[in-house]
Amino acid sequence: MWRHILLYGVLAGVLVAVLRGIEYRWLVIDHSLEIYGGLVAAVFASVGIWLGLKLTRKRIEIREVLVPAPAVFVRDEAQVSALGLTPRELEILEFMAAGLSNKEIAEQAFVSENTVKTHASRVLDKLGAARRTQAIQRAKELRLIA
Amino acid sequence: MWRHILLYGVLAGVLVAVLRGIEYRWLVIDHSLEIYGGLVAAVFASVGIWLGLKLTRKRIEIREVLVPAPAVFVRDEAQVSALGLTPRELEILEFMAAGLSNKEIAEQAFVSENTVKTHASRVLDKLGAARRTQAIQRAKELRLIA
DNA sequence: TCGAAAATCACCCTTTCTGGTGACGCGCGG
DNA sequence: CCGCGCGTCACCAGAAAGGGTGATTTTCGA
Repeated sequence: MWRHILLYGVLAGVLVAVLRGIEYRWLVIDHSLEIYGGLVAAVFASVGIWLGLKLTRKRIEIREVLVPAPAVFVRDEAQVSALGLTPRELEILEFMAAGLSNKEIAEQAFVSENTVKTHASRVLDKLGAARRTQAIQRAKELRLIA
Repeated sequence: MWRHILLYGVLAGVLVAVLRGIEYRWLVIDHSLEIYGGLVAAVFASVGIWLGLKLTRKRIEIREVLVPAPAVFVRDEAQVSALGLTPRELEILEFMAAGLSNKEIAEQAFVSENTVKTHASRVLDKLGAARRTQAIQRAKELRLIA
């Protein structure tokens, strides 16, 4: 805003100078008053229009419309670190949410079923869940999994 | 647009008339040229600004932003009838998805745990799931539950 | 390179879940 | 009135899941 005011001031000064020049020419060369007034009017009208445009250029109205978007899933890393969940545990959590049994997860993750159990137990513990269904529900609430 | 041009023309005419009046006054009362020019400048600058604002007033940019809307859940009744799921079974399915154990569901639904087991078994059977986690995953895919 | 965190695996015991079978009552339409 | 779908309940055996403890290896940053 101040930049605009300053700019306007400078412009006013310049135009006064121009005015003087025009006045001088008017005095020397015998031009009519109408031409002088017309010139001034034209110049200031242009400046005014330009200023008006300048002032309103940034006033675009951003209307945010709620559209059912696919909503790309973004994991809440803050929650992940807050709960102290390791990458492997998150992986096992996703497998659990996919409806796989410990044995199936073991096959998919290339580890033993006992290892999966260990990870699963830690996940349940960290999520404060007593059952894997509850863990899944919580994980989705906390945006840990899709 | 044509209205603006017309308006501008009319205004120009009016202002020329005003100009004439000012000129007359200038001739009668001995005012300086600077005041005359300043007045004209001020008037036309104002008009210009007003015009600029007028021209850009309608130029609001409507930017539709895709925002993840809450997306109200609507159960796929077609799927429900296709799978032959009864209201009670859907109810138990929702409890399962909430992470409750059979015992807890029994308390919530005011029935015995055995009854919950029966319902749960039928739900698993109808959804072609081997585990309740899988049933929940399928149910969400098929839009049976939120 | 040293140590902590992470990942891996095993064993035992309890709880929960699943599958199968059978049974009873209730309401509704043929 | 009888059958059928639905909801209810029970029992049992086996599978899966969960809790606890302990241990080894890997990884990675100070």
